[in-house]
Amino acid sequence: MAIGRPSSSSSQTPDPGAARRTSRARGIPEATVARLPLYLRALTALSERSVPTVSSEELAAAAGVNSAKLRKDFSYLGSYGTRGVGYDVEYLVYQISRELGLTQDWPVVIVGIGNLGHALANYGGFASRGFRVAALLDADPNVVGTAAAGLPVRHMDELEAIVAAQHVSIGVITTPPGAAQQVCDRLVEAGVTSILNFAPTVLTVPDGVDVRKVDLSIELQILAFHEQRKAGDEPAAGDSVLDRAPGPVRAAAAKLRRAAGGGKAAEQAKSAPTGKGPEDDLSAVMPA
Amino acid sequence: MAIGRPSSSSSQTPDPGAARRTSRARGIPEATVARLPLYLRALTALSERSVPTVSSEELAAAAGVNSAKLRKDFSYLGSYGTRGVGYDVEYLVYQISRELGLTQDWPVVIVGIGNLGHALANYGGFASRGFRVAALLDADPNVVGTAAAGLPVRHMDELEAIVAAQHVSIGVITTPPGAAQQVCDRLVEAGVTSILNFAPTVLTVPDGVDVRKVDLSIELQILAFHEQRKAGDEPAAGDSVLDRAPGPVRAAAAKLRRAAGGGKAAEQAKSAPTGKGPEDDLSAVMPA
DNA sequence: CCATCTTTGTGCACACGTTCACAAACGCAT
DNA sequence: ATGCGTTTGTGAACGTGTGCACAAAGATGG
Repeated sequence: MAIGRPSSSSSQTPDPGAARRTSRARGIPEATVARLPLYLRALTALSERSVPTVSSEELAAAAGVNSAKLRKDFSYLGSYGTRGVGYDVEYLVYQISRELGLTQDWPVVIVGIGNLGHALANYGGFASRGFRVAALLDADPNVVGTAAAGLPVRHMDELEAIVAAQHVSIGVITTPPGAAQQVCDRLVEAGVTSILNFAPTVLTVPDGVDVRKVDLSIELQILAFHEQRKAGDEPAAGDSVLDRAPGPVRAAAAKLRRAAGGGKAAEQAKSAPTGKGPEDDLSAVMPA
Repeated sequence: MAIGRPSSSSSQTPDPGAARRTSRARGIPEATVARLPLYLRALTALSERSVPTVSSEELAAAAGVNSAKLRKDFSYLGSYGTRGVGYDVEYLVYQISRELGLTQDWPVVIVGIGNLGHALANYGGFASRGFRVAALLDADPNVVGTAAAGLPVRHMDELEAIVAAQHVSIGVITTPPGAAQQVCDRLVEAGVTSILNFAPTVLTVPDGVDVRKVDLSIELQILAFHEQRKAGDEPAAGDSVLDRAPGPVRAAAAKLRRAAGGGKAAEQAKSAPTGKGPEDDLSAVMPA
């Protein structure tokens, strides 16, 4: 089985209109942009094995997509294939890299050096694609001064200077959720215009700033949903015949629920997981 | 500015048909499922502040979506609101939790205890939503026996026994990409039917197994794309007037490229990033 | 009981994304 | 040159997702 939508955990502000205006300016659909990195990865693997050309069918298989989709995606970039032959691997690697902006150097700051920050600092995938960790930052004095991935952790107060000096335009937030918005504001103020947010919080940013979100727990919840379906479970026994009934019956039920302060169903929900506050999600991970 | 599609980094097999068959079985669109965790997070926050009811407008703002979309999403679950009033927070928390399958306990194994594995093991967001780390596993003898997040790291060989004993149906892969498929096969063999993959690899799984993918570097690449656009850069100078030209001109250009083994463009691409192999992405992160 | 105000639930139109299917383009052998 | 097999590039059909805008439903006050 394969779960649906090729997409799901990122881009916190779902405004396709805005996206369209931005990226379709020269015509590349957002969905295509999201797949380009996949193709690029598959292509680089082929390139290392010195494969000279590849057909849309083969490449699609390697990238885990359908070949028609791949061809259409490439058609937005231009006509880079040769009919009867396929695509020149090296050439395509270059074209996609260029389109994604990976032929230039992108300095990146990572804010919040807990376990996740560490993992990202060490993440080879960054360095190998034009991204360079300009600095690791944290607010916790106990963390500042330690080293991660060969780089010293510096104090948040240096942020503005670092961003200015190295022309950093991309920031990664791996702080606890409570600190995220504050850090975000400061990044934006300092001049960062693209933010990758790992904290489970909705960030508010001014126009002109892009935010993408990666939420570790959302993915797991989506899996749980499908897993539940597989088990054949109707979502649960529940008290819910009323809920699907139309008309006055439902109204009465709603009234009852409110009167009872949520009813027994709600209490059941409250006691179900650990009693811990769910918005503290990352606090265990990030010291600062 | 807000980047488009609310979605983008997960679900490695983009087969909406299959997804539809699975989740629309009782009518909930995949896009809606992906947003339910967002609503749930916002609602739990309200619940902690003891807010009794919330309007679609308020909740939508808190979750970072449009209110019409939110109402439509909820309408797939049933009619849980009260006109003129809004939604009962506690009741909605329960309904969404139930729909997502979070009212039951989901034991999870994490395979590959490097930095990322550590981060996930410590991730409060798991435990607080019905997920329980059943075991941490690694193949590296140096890692086995150490502790992470209060749990001992056990050897891969115990996998089958653990999965069977604790009825684990969800596995998380945080190994280097080279080991991912092998680990995946073993998880599936042991009985795991949902996999969350952090390794930058396309996993092949039999029917009936769900895979979702979280790719840290893809998100960054998408940001770079938009950042490049903001800079007003046409993707690069390039050699590319030919590429958009139709007809025989293009054909000739393609021929030339192939003859030259990729041409100067390709070499430029090859030397652009660090010379490191891109599929080793996670090797620095994960010891095993 | 009626009038008024608020907010939900949803029909509808449109935009976006995916897939099919096929003609045009190319390499290659004869 | 010509014909054959292969593979691209894309027009068109379809399905999904989004957002508007409004009627229906309930709350509230007189």
